[in-house]
Amino acid sequence: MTTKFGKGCHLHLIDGSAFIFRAYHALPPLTRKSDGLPVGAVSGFVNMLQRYVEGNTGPDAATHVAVIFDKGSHTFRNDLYDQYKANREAMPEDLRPQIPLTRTATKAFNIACEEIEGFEADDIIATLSHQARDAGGRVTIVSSDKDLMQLVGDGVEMLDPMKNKRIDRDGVAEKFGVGPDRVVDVQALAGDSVDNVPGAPGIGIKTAALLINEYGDLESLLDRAGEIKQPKRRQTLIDHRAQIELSKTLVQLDCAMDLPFGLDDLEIRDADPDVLMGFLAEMEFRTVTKRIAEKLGVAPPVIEAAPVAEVAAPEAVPFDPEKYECVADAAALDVWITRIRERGYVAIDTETTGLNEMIADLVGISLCVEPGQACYIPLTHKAASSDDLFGSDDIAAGQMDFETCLAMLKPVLQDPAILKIGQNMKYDAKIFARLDIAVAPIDDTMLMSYAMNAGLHNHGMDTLSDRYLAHTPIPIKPLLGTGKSAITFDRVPIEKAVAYAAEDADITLRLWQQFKPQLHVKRVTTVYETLERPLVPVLAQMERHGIKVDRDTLSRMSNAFAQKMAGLEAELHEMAERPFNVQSPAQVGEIMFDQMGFEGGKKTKTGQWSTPADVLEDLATEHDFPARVLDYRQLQKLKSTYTDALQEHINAETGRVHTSYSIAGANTGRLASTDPNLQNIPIRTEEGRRIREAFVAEPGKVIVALDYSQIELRILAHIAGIDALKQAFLDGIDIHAMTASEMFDVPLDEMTPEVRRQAKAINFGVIYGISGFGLARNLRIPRGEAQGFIDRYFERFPGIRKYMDDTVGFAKEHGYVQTLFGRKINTPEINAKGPHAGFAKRAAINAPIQGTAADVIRRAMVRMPAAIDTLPAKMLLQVHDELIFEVEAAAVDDLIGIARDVMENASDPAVKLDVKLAVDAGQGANWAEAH
DNA sequence: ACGCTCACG
DNA sequence: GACGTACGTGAGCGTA
Repeated sequence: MTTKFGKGCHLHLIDGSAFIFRAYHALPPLTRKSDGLPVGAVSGFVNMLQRYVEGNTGPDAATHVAVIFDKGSHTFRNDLYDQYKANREAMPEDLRPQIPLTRTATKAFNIACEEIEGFEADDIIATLSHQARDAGGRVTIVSSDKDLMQLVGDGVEMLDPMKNKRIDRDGVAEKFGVGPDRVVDVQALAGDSVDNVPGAPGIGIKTAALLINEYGDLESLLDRAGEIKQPKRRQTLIDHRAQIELSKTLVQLDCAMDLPFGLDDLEIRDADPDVLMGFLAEMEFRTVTKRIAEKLGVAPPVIEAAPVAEVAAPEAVPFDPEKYECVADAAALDVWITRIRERGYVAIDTETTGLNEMIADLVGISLCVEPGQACYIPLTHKAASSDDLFGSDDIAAGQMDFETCLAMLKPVLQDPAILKIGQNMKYDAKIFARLDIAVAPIDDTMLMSYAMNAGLHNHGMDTLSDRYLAHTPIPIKPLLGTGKSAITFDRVPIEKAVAYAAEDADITLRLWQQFKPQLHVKRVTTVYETLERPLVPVLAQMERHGIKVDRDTLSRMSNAFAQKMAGLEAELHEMAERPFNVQSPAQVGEIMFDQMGFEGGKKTKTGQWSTPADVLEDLATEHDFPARVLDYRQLQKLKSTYTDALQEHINAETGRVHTSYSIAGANTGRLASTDPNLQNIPIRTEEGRRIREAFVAEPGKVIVALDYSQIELRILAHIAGIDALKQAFLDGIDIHAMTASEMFDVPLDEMTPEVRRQAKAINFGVIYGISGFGLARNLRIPRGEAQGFIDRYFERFPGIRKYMDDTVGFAKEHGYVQTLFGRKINTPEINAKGPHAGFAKRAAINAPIQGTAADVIRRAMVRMPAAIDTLPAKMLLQVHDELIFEVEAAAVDDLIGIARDVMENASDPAVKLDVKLAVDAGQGANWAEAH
């Protein structure tokens, strides 16, 4: 039956991984009806195989064929160079389970399916094509991967399955400028950003081909590099010789592997209809099964209209607090752990003594594996006491031992094969981290909702349960009380706690079941998996670390402010000729506009006089009173919000301040910082800026701050495609001065600060969705003049107007806008009538810019811990476009180098920005010096 | 609880 | 033609 492979034979080698990824990205995220298994990529893969089989006729038909796959992520190339393919984004989670199914599919078609641990598919393909060529046969490599082009020639060709185009020697020469035998030389020089092959900096394929053609081959070129005329190019090749040689070994395919099979094993075989139909039926593919059955001339198998799983639809199981179990001993917990291990996932929630996860203690844990079936494990509830209003300090009966419980749960919480599902998992993960338990892997329903529904509503459990489960959760208020008489959760009677706490886990699981498949439908899986979820452990770590704040510095400042304020207050009372509360805008307005008779006062919608800073500033040019009020207000702000309140936030144990970041707070993707907010520490005035002196490094360490320079304007230049802006960033020109020069026809070297200031205001205005009124108010110029500026700006940069119009149009059509990384920000008000409309439009214009910048720094933050792993450095804070680190003095330069690199390249490889990102760095003993 | 004001990017 | 208007946040205070 088998014929010896040789002359007249034609071997087809199919690049299986390329098929899989193309199938995955080409198809919507289908799931198998009966159990929700993701099968979109498998379906696409099967279709491609079938189309291949159907098309395998005529003069180029194969006699032998194999589909070759990659196996394992670590290959001999990683041993040579640990950064090899390090840029690769992680495999999407819904693709992973489909990988083995593509092997099964290949075998079901009765096509040889080959993979070898530690080797890339490319190496196997190289080895097989050499063997086939040496035996005198023809080879067609079905792939469009340029890394395989080195194999072309002597009867070996490639076939791009998308374009159905054959690539021979000429095709390779067209692509690389050299013949197939010199392709690796060109690749070694040009490098490859996709595979992270370094190559020679500044040399691309064009230059590389030029050099190789001139010197013959890479070795001669490197030996004779000194002869190159261009000084920069010459130096690059001399300096990077080792790196270039390494690159060559990385791109050179191994064509002499020992293979545990031979060419003869790859002879084409007909599929066994039973096996193939069986597989297709199991996958529940209806259309393709029917088509293949027709081709094979067999009856298609009956695919049952799926019985909708044992997992009931969310609304099918009513919420019933009676059903929740109280777990009070190891035996009962063991039953739950077994159920969790069977499932592979668990919804979890912790109850604690407070909301501050740096201080709060664990009180109990709830678990849920199936809607309606949840338990609560009380651990440290206090016993009730009849004679004492506040209860006793004795531990209540009917609880399992704290340590025993944690010892049992720890392996589950840390098991990489068990998914832990939570609502706002950062909170629970921090509680567990303090107990030395690293919870992973996780899913977070709050973040899922945020990825899908940002802009529509908030993402708290109450909101989500109401909206998506039509169920109002048991409120916590009646359990804890309010105000002074409020109690902590450990004082809640256990039976009440069970009903409340277990329900939270139940709700979380039901939300997860609903949200998980929706992520695909809404096309935000990647956003969730790369921008939301991975931030949880990163932020948890930063928050737990905190930043050292020097109490004495704050305290001294506070006293100084208090003295000055007392003086100002006396002065103001004298001017008003009566005592009044300077902190009351209503009273200040009364004195100025009623008593003193100042002109130009406006009232707020509540009817009281409005006294914001800009109004007072205008009045201050004529009068002392508003000037003193402004002085007083500034001091009051600094004292109450910063020097006083910050001291309250210094953790007694750590001596540091631990903010909490909300990941799903801001609609645009920005983080928000609370308790305390460390994203609004003063800097704009000298007096306020000194508060940053209180944020200090430990002895021997240094505070380092790195911030993106003009990131939003750079992103605007990219998104709106403004060449003049791009060029200015490329040339490193002062961007506001450039704008001013363009608009007002002033040469750069004659620029005055005043003109530049106006242009700067316009640049920012554009980002915010400019209006003549807003700009006029900001610049304190007549509205007509402001409108003139704007008109002129749009004349000079017509792309900006187009971006604004297009963005609003997109929002009106789709109800959302998007960042470059796919984050969606819903814009439900965009079609509203009336004054709302203006707000919604400007928000829609701003969101993609602000949001893209937020995505960029999120990506940098996700990569940062691994990047600075080897340094004695910690990332402490994020302030929208800035990251703050604490690092041992000796490692400052290393940290700046690495962190800057991560930040500047954060958009790679997902988005290629036309404008480079630039990062400024500062360092010092405290935050004021570092900035 | 809400409005006003003001700190930041 | 009039309406209001820069985008995104959080915190502290006064006032109801």
